[in-house]
Amino acid sequence: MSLVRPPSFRELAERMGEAEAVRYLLRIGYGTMKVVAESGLPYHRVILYRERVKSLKSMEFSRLASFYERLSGVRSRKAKEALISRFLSSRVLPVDVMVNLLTAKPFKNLGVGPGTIRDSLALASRWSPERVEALYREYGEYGEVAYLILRGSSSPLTVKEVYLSLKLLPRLAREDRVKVLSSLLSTASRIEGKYIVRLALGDLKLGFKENTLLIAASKAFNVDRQLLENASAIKGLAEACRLASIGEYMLRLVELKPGVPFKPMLAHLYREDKVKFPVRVELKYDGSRLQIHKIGGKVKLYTRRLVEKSDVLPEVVEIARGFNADSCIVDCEVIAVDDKGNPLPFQYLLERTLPRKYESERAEKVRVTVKAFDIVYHEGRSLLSTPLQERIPILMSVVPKEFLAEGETCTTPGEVEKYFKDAVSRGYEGIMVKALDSIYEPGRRTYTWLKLKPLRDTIDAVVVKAYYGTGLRAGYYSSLLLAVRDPKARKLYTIGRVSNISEDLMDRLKKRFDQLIVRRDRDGIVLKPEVVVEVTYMEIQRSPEYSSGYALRVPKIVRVRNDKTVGEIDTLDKIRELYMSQSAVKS
DNA sequence: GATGACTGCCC
DNA sequence: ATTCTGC
DNA sequence: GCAGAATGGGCAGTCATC
Repeated sequence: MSLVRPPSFRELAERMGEAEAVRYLLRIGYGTMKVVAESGLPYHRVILYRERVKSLKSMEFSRLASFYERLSGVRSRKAKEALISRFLSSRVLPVDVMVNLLTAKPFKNLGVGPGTIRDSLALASRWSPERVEALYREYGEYGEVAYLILRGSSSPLTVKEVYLSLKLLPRLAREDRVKVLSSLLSTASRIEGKYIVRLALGDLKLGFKENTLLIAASKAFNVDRQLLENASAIKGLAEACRLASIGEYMLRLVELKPGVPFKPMLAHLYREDKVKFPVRVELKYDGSRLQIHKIGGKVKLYTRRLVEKSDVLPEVVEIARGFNADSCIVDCEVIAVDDKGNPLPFQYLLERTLPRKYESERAEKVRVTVKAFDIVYHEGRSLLSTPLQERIPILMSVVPKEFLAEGETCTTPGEVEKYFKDAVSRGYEGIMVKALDSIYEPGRRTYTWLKLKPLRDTIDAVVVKAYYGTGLRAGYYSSLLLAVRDPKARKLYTIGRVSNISEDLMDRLKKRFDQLIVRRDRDGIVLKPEVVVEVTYMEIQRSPEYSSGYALRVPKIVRVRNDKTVGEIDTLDKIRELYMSQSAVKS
């Protein structure tokens, strides 16, 4: 046996290429970290090679990053459209990849959030996580933080390298996610780092979203916008754009098909001047949107965000099996009910619709049923362009009555008003008002569907804390913690936070807050309880999060009560009463 | 084994 | 989910 | 009026840590 100096990584890489050299070392028993040390390659690249990625050659990531910079630099949407359109026409990358790189959509479920980014930036910059987080609070956005604290390297990253590294993250343990991200960030220039962070968080902050991209693509490929929009709702934007780049005829071939989820149509808030009679009015149920697809004996269920729920809601699958059609797509609301079939509060429903797997115990505790209100596909035929008045009879012939949303036709404002009052008095969330001649437009929010909700009671509460905002509102207050009083205990109890406060109002409030600061902590200022606001809400929920034991669902400020003092705000007892009166109506 | 941070997804 | 804001 | 940005409550599930 002779002692031979083992070949260096350089020698190996020259002989068999970087990827093979890495895999060779792994094969002969080197650990990942040892390969990193031996090869001098960044961690993420070793991981990619380990995962059998052959080549990382593609466009330089720095070019993409400067394109992002140009996009975020121009203000007007028209200008953004033009830039995007030119980018798409250039075909420097496959069209669907370009679209994905502009929406960041494929990077939305990486298991990466602010916490992971904070730790990755800390590791890459050798700052402490606390200091990184402090910068985040100051600047409001982690992309900017990356730009500030990364030292910047000039070793060339490719688009493919970044893309694949990010897509790899969900399969790694959290610790390794941080290592891969930090490796990318250490290899990147500061500008690149900014966009790697934003891609990983699934939000590029370029000042445009899917709709602008869609318009740009329709120009770039010279296709009809409606056609592209339709195809996008069914196939997703990236695929629709790829088809558009082949030719408009490809878009015409895209049709609704049971088993393939599409983005549901949405409603605007009710506005009197938007009502076009005759209308169909329906009860609005407080549940979750659910799309039921039936293809022979097979049933598929999808949520509003197209998450498949077929395995989690077997009762609904059973209900769909009973539909009087071989193939259909039915749009409905899934709601939680007690054992007598009476609606339960929304909170209970979450225990059934959020889990990813079925558990019979939960199913027994919270039962569900559906209320169907539309049908968009029936026995091999798409009903998208069939008017609502013709869809309703088909729906009624397919779905048994107990699973149909209650509704009727109205021809005058008076009838709508009456229907609404009745629905509210029966404890429903409100009503839907839909133009009878409206077609079903997937993925769009249109004024042909309107939702009308009652004004709820209001509560006078006191502001006990103001929280710092993020993004554009970094360094300013953005939401307020509210409390009610208990006269017996002479104490205040928190009931939730409100946001959506206009700059104007916040400016005025800030002047008063500045006089009332008790102390500052990391996420805001604690206040002497003096400022009284009147808030409304959609519902009062039980909550372990707030000291009152209750929380407001969808709270909003009605007005500031300068005429009231803390001693005059509403009491915990009143909250309890309001809560009880809600549940009484429901059961 | 309990607890808490973090993420994703319902509204 | 809602609300505010710039275009 | 549209599109975008920023914000609310709450539950499940995963993973790290105590």
